[in-house]
Amino acid sequence: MKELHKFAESEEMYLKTIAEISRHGDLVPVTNIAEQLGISTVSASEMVHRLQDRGLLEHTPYKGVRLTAEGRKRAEGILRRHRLWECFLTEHLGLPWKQVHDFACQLEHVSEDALTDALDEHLCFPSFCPHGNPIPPAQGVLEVRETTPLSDLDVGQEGVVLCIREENGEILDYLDARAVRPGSRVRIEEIAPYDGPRSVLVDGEQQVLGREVAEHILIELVHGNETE
Amino acid sequence: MKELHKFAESEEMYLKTIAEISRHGDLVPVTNIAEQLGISTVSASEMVHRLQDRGLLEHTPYKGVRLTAEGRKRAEGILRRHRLWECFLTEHLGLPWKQVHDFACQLEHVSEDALTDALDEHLCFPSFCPHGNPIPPAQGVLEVRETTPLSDLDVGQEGVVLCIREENGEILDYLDARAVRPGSRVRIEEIAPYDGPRSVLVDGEQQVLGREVAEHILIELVHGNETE
DNA sequence: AGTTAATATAAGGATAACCTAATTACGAGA
DNA sequence: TCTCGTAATTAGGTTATCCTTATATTAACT
Repeated sequence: MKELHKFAESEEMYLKTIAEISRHGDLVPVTNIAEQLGISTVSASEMVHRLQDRGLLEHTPYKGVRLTAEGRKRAEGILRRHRLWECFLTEHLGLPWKQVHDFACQLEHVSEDALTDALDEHLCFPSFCPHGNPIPPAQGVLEVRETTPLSDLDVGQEGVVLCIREENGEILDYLDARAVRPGSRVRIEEIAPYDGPRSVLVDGEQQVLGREVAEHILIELVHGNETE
Repeated sequence: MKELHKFAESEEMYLKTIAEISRHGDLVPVTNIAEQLGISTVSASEMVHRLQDRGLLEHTPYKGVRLTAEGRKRAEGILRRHRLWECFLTEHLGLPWKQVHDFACQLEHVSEDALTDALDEHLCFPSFCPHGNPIPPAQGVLEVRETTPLSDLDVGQEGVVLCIREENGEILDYLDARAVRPGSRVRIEEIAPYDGPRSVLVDGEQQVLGREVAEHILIELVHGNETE
């Protein structure tokens, strides 16, 4: 009822987007940000300047953007809220994955600390969201995990699904229906010619996954047997 | 991640505010809306025109504003979301009343139907929010209850608390600490001179409540015994 | 009927985010 | 070294929502 104004929801979107693109702290081209947010590069550039003025990121012209410590902290706060809501929406409300992401995208902007922390407790302090992404802690730094896209594996290699890149939405229910979720054991059985669809053993069940889909499945390699 | 734009959060605030002020479908002066939202009457007036153009309300100059059927439907949708979230925040997250309202104020704008309905189910379809306000049904009309402010009762009269007007926030924890909540049985024992503090029997316990506070407690009269 | 207080409108601005089109700066490879 | 595509910036607009400061209405009360 109180404040009618928006703080900086779009500001949050920028920070979150940058954090998501630069998985390992590398420079993020402004173009990518614009693309990801679906806005013009001019607008993105404008906002990048504003964020730089506020000390949330550093822009190296013609190179890209990097979050400052402060910016990263803010971004992780948003990711934390997003992923906690995702847990809630899946586990407690039983909503389908596809919707969960979109709803969480909105909820992430309206959760103050007290609410977020209460939610965290209510969920028994989960470490990962339903897609397998780690949930940043209330304070402290987010651990970075080494991941490999399933599409990079060769025949015979195997691993455990760590997370699903969530950009799409459609893909989540698709994969869920094929038992591909965080924790699933996968093993490449065959790769069709021209880098085509993979035959994959998912927790013992045979599945076929296209290359594009496989790119969105991030796994942790487990004692690969390259000679198969 | 998708839409960076705001739909019409402020539009929703107007509709909700109007619905809350006009408890019984009477005309709401534009001044009151502006006051409640903390904006100038000019701005409120502008927006009233816009909402009228969209068929959400009707404005009778120098009299006030009344929601159309469509407008009321929209407003009740917002109230529904708000109050469902309040239930969740109190019952499941255990947050104090004071915070609950403010958080719900933000959450109410980001709950699409699928989310709201899932939440409703998760809460086992509650009929009232923690403050005692009725939760509008997914479709259909909100029942209107006849209420009397506790401040209007005379010595000897008694009733049951239906709801607490929630404008303030501070007041909620104050009253909760004195066992004044929806469902409590109250009976006026004494009214100090100059329309002063009331001595009230609340579920058998003696409490003293100032007149201003008593105005915020809405009750349903029960076989009043006017002769004490 | 006439004054006054409340209400409405008009005029002119501010701000945050977006846009397109045109121009300028850079840097990597022929 | 020069050229050319990518990146950045400049200039000029749009929209939604708010503002203040007038000025014009109207309702309501003496």
